[in-house]
Amino acid sequence: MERKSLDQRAQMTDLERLRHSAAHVMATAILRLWPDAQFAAGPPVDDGFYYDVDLKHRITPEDFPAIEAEMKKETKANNIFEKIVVTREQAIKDAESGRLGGLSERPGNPSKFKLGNLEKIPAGEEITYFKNGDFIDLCAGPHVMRTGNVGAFKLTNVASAYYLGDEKNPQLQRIYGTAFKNKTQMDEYFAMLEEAKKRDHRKLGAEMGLYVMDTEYVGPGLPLWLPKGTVIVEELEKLAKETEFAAGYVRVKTPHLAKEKMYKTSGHLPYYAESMFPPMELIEGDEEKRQRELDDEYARLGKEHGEILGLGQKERAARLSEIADRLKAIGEEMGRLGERYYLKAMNCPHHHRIFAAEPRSYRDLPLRLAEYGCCYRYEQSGELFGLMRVRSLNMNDAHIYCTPEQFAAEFNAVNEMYLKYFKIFGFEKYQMRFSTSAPEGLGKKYVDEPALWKQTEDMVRDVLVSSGINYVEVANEAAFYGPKIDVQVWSAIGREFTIATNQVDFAVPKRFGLVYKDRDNTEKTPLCIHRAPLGTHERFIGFLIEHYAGNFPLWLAPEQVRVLTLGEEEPLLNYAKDVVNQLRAQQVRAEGDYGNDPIKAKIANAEKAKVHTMLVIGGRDMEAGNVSVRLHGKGNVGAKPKAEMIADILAAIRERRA
RNA sequence: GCCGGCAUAGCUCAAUCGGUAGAGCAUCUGAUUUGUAAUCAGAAGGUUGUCGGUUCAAGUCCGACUGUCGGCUCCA
Repeated sequence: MERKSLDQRAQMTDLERLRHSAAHVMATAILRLWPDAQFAAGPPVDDGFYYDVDLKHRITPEDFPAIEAEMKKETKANNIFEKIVVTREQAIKDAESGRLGGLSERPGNPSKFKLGNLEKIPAGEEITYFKNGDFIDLCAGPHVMRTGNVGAFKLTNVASAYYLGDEKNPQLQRIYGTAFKNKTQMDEYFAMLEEAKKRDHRKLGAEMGLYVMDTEYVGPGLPLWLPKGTVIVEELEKLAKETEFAAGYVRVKTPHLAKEKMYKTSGHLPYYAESMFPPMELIEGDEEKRQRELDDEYARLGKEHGEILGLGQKERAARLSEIADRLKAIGEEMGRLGERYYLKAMNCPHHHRIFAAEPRSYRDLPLRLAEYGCCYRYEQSGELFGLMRVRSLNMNDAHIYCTPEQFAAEFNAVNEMYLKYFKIFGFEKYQMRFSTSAPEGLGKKYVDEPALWKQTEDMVRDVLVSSGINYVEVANEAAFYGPKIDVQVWSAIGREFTIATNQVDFAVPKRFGLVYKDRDNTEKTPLCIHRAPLGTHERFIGFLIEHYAGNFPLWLAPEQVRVLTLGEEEPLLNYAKDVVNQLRAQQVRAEGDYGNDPIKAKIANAEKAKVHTMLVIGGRDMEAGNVSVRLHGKGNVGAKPKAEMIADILAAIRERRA
């Protein structure tokens, strides 16, 4: 984790100070129970705080009451958070004696993480301790005045975390808690959390019968869309197809797999092989062994090639062409041995090949190829998360090939498409994040094209500024092939996700040798915009479930209308069935509940299923040519002539009313 | 992938110290004929995630695996 700057610290809110102080109080408590505990970092986070601790005893939630009791003693004591300025020499001495992050000196148990933290404090910056009671911690603050200011707290969770967030470092125990000024606020927070849990798409998705994960027969992270979920999938596709058609896109369809050569050309192999499903091999016997040898050599040379390019070593150009020749020869030999097919992890290479399928003129650009393409990514098992992070994903994908002159207008049009969608769905809490490169990453993390980076980043920034979109700029987060804009949203339980993305690519079309013939009769490489405003069905619908808490607007609702009858007389049933048939004839998803349950039970069932519109039909409705309308969550809204109600429903669906 | 928790009927959950696996909802059958959130009765539903171990005896204790949950790492 990055160290907070002094500026950032000065800007900490009162609640953050309080929670940071709560972390010190917790450390104090843990030390009273386990004096040899070593602490690393203990910052405030969005909904509380944590402290990373290295301790032989494995802390479990069963230990929480004891820790909380000690914390209570510390807040009752109402000790002052005393700031102490020390010299670096003194701090190192105290860390070595085990005094830092301790209640006393601990011979033979130096404050190893605090020593590490000390090293990260730049020379010249003031080194400070904060002391409450016997507990002294290396800390830049700020804190509340006294431990008693931490009015209400609760430990919530224990997890593990790598020291400094690096996989290679030892794992520490991360104890999470939350703290508030008083108990009332804390109670409100936990009540809100309970509400949020009810919105969790995994819970609602199962209850509403939208999707299942058949981990036994299909596999983890491979959702099966049930009929009701498929309705939402198809409504979203309809929206995308209409919107994209109007915006001048053309649709394509591509297979779910491709030969190895595709991903060697795109640059995804061998470097990203581990996030792809292993290949299907159409190779036999001895040839397989030879294939492995060639693989190894290919990987080795590929790496060397990348290094030479990255370092910009012009003097090694001869070696480069040697490598290129050898790579070509390997490719040819592999072709003779047999083939390997990979499931696609992205659609761009297939689209690039469609671009390459015909000679292109500047007159053909911009060419906007759209596809709801199904991709497969072998996400790490620990990363799978309901619909939000899966291994098979249907992307609202499109690639726009354009000239540099066309770029600004195209990029802007894509952004406007985002905003149009977000308005339809009523998204309010989202963040547009503009990710740029960093000079030190050129040739390593990013393709080594400083001029193109500057050019495209300026173009994107200009579009953002001139269109007045609210965004934040993050350096050193770009894709390896160009700058991008991600749209971040937060799930019901507060996890952050990229819901949509808009990326510039000035590198991969070149690798595929894509060109168009320009006005001046020269061949030029097009710019490519990758965009997915509706992200993937999986993540987008996962998010929509939580956004609407399962109460979808009429146009998206899996079951739009349910007709509930009062009584079983033949004429009444005919009248009710006629309403359902008229609606279905107009493509409205209407069902009938003609059974003999009491109306209260039928209503309870329909409400529980979150049916958008319920039409109650009894004898008096039939006689008047009416239907009695009840809206999910809103209750009875009264009787209406049948024809009028049907017209209303059709209009609301057509307009995709919220 | 790493650390830890969890896994009982379709769902939500019980089952005392290791001693014959139960309930509500949903499902099915029958009765009930109803005006805005649940009519009554009966039936059916299980190799307690899988495999192995300890024991006279395992849902319960131990181990491995799989899945899942919470984090970490990762996310072109």
